Amino acid sequence: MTHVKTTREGQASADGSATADGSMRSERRAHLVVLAGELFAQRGYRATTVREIADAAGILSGSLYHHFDSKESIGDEILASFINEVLADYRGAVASAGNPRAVIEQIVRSTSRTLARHRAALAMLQNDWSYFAAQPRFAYLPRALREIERIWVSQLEAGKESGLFRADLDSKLTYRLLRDVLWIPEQWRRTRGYGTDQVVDAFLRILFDGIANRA
Amino acid sequence: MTHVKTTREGQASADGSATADGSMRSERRAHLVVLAGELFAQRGYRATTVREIADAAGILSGSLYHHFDSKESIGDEILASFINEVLADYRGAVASAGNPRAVIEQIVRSTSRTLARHRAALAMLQNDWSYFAAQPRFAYLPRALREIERIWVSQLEAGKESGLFRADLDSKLTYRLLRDVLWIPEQWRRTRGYGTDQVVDAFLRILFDGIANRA
Amino acid sequence: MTHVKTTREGQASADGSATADGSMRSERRAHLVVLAGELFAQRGYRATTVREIADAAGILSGSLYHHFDSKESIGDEILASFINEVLADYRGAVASAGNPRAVIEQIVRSTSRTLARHRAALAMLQNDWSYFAAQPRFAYLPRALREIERIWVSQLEAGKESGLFRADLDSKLTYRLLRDVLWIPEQWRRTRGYGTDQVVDAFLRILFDGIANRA
Amino acid sequence: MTHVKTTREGQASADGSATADGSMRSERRAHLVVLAGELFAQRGYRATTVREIADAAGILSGSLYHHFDSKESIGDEILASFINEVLADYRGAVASAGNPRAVIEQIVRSTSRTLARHRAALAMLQNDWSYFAAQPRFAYLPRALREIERIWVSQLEAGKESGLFRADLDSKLTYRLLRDVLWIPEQWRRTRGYGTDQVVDAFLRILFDGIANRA
DNA sequence: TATGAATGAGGGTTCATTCAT
DNA sequence: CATGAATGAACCCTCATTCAT
Repeated sequence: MTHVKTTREGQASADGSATADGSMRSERRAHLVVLAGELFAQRGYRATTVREIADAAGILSGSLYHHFDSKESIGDEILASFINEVLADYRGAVASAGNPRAVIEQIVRSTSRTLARHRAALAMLQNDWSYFAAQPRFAYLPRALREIERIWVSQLEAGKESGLFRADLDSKLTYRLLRDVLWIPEQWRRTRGYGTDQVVDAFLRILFDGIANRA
Repeated sequence: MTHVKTTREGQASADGSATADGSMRSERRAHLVVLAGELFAQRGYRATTVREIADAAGILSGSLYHHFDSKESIGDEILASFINEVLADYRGAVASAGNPRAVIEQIVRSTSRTLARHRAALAMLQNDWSYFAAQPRFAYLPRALREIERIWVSQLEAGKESGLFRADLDSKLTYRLLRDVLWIPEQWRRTRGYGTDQVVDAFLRILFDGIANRA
Repeated sequence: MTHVKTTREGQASADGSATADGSMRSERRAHLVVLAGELFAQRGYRATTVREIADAAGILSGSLYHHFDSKESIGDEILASFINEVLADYRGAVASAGNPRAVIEQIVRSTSRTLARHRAALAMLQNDWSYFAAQPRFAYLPRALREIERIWVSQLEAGKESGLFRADLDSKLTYRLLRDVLWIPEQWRRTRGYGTDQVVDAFLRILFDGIANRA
Repeated sequence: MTHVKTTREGQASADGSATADGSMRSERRAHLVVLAGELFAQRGYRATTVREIADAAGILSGSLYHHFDSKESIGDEILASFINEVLADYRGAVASAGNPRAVIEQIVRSTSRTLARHRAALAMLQNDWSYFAAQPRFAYLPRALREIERIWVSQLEAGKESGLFRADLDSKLTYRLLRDVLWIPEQWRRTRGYGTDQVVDAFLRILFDGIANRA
């Protein structure tokens, strides 16, 4: 057993910098993570078997366990590093001052670059969100999503107060509508507290008129 | 084998009216479909076992096979009736004349009601799209998606030509951006042919200014 | 899945009467438990594979899971019913009044009969005690052992106070020395050529009077 | 392969003096045996993985194979040296003349000291006796046990003939009842709060005189 | 219609061991 | 002497499905 394994239990690796310090991690291992990520993205995390990953690497399935504690560990490694970068994007945008419109623009621009670098993670979350969200080990994912929502809502609110955005904007709903476009589309059904008509009207309003205030 | 089973092979049941002739189908069977749908929506289609469905119905898993050929049949029944209604919504909106803006508005309004009646199907598609999309039996799903895209794009194009929508709108991209909000979020990566910057710019433009032409 | 499975989680089945009410349990299942018990006794619990159990039953290993949640469940069923009977023996002996010598004699006689009926459980505990003792699911085993120790020690103490037993006896230490003879040690069944009663009598004789000839 | 490996095949090392010629054996190797023994004692031989041993030594599991042929070799080394000392104790006691009572007393006293020096071996035999007993490589263990039984039985018989022990004693049965107390049973070390001498004295007292008060 | 028992393929994982470097 | 990577067999378990009763 190599000493580079991710921890099997304990606080999710998302709390630390999962790969930032990973300079020493073997290239073999890194290669395996990339391979696995590609398969996860193509077929989904659950639908991908460790045997398929091993096959892609040209080894036997058991040999994967020389590098990783479990299939979950591989997923965790991919997801945690992704979510940490995204969170950094958001925090960076907020910290860099600027008015809400500038902050939102920076968020969108920086995360879009991060997303491009983490295609596998994004695909995994889209395909198997409900699975990850339910698992204790991946509790940091819903947690991160909540922080992201907080940031969006506070920026939208600030924009409304400063007159940059339309005063009739429903910040929370607007975020919900937008998130999925950028992101992991949580179910409509979870958009509790809004009637269907409300959702539709808000969508059409944004779709046709946008959120910017018309001077 | 009972005579009410769905066909296991052959053209997907989506091509006919899945439930239109279902007057003879036992209520028991219909109840089982609803039960299964709820579980599929909660846990995802693949993650739900036939045992869980049987448990929820208070019978043994083997007994389900008196009503259905397979787990796939149940999924098919749920998905096909949903997609057929949605397709009907789209076709109806197009047929009802009106300008592109009116058509789009009607599409959004009518499908939103259909979606509300088919929560389970929607959740299934969100969670397990990649699975269904890859299976021959569910080939009608990507097919339906393609028709829906054609309708959106043609309406957006018509709107541009008539001056209702902004002339600089990228119809295909606009559809892709919108679809996920309404719908099944296909992966960004599949939006090939667009550079990241293009996507981001388009998103921001729509987000801030909307798609409506400023008079 | 049949509804007779033992619970996978929760308080150990030892707390209830594991088999006392088991009149409804299928004979097939009961037969499988016996088969498994024999293998566990011969080779040890850990050393016995579910495949071996299934082979012995003439079915495939997966089929065992129609009857049991897990290998642990089978072990639990065997062990819990055993330990409950032993505990009942001890409590019965204590409740039946009598002086400490009579109580100890009754304990030895009644448990020796119980042990004879639960050869498999005894062998399992002998071979894999350290394993069971460490597992949460089998926490009731150390718990039972502690109760048994309390009973022995209190009877030995009472015997000393009443002058029945030697005043210089260290009760706790004496129990420790005896326990293994009655109990965790090698199988009685291997002491071929002796009837149970003979063994019990010999044991009681040595316990009370020692091996030295009284001059 | 280093030249210090134990032989993998052939007559068990128990037949020779396992460590008598070990002067040249590296201290590293000896240290590894001790480490392994501790783990074997704690978790059982089978339950301990070579990885755990290597981890405890601060090396990788593969590196262990520079010192030992196999996991079995380590076990053999520990067990053989133990059993040889015990056998020496028994033979010494018999050779030192004395009446049967003296011989038995000496056996108990000397083996109890040997046992104290070989905690790991004792624990291993307790936990995994059935495993070792079944393996050809460890055939010397049952063989040793048979010699030990012969000695006990002959001493008990001699004691009966000479009038030292009760004439109604069943020697073979008595040995079986006693063996586990001295031997395969739970660890003496768990009998905390008692010194070895105390335990030995108590045992001899009960063995010879029983627990009943002599009126 | 339902039960109860079984199938069979495949799932993730473990572990003693090997070997080139 | 040690590493790091891999083997290969076995392990416990899951699950859609079948079928005699």
